Amino acid sequence: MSEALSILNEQELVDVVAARDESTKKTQFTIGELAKEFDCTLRTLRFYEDKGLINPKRDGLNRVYTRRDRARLKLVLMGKRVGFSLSAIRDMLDLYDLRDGQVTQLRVALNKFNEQIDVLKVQQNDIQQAIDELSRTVEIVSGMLKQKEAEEAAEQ
Amino acid sequence: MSEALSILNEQELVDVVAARDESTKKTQFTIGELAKEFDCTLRTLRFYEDKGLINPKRDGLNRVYTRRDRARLKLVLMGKRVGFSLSAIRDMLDLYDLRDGQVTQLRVALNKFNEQIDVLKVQQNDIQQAIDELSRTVEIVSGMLKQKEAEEAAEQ
DNA sequence: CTAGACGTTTACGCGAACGTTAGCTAAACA
DNA sequence: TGTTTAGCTAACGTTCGCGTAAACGTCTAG
Repeated sequence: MSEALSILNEQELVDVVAARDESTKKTQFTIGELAKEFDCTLRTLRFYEDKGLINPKRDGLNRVYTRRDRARLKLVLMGKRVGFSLSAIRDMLDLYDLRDGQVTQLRVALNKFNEQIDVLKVQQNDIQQAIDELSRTVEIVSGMLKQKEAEEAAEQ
Repeated sequence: MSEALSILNEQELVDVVAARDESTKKTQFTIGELAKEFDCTLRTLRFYEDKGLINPKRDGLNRVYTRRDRARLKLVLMGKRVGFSLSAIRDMLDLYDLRDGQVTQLRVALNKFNEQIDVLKVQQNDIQQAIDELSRTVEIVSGMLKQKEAEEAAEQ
């Protein structure tokens, strides 16, 4: 019945953010490959694994990353760029893995995104106030400086 | 000779930023009074002392803060607001204490202020990019959501 | 045979800015 | 007499996102 639809439904959040990346046909990645591709260190990738953000399989001891791991990593990095903490990102990924109702997941994600936008706007405000306060101070100090320089010149 | 002038010169950076505060005629303050006035904890004031930002005298064991300490505290808090680290603030205060040529000090301070303004502007940019990226994602996810909701409605 | 590339684990360090007990005075009020 | 109130020192704990060894395994090229 809705088989075709459910296949279409397989467009997931990962694909959205990761922009359905077809830049490579590879299905397996080593830790070094991913580190190079996404410009992070091996330590970082291991750390993310330790924090439960990614779950590469093993070939013996060596980590083997699937396309899915790669997509998740992309999400993690995008999350970092927009100011989410790693634990917040993990929460979202975990939720995402529940796969109950996709719709619910999307709603939750949407809420978090909008909340984060608000957080960022508050930060922008704070920074703007800091800039304003600093600018005022610069004005005053500049004035003092000119006066002092004039005084010094007069003394000579 | 320039006695009168040097007295006028006693307008210091502390006074500039602290806006030559005459809100009280008191000359002595306890740690609790300052904590209440500036809305910080005792621990914070002791911590700042430990870091060399303030140097209250002692009456026995108890700390006694002068108007100068109070002004410095005000500088510290303003420095924090505008994004300076405590160590950067301490450097400026130390420099200020050197009292060699006031003019040099003012120039240095002015430079640091302007540099910090630049830093803040960069941060604003970063945040704006994060907001943009998030907003784009919100758009996409919203679209997905609408489509999914439509599909769900159609299945019923 | 050996050097180099690539990988592994365990685990301490850091930097910023305090929070948080814990245990002790000393004055002041009832 | 007891109990708030205000203060003290000393020192460990916290959060974040990794950096940085240390010490070791494994495979390939020359």
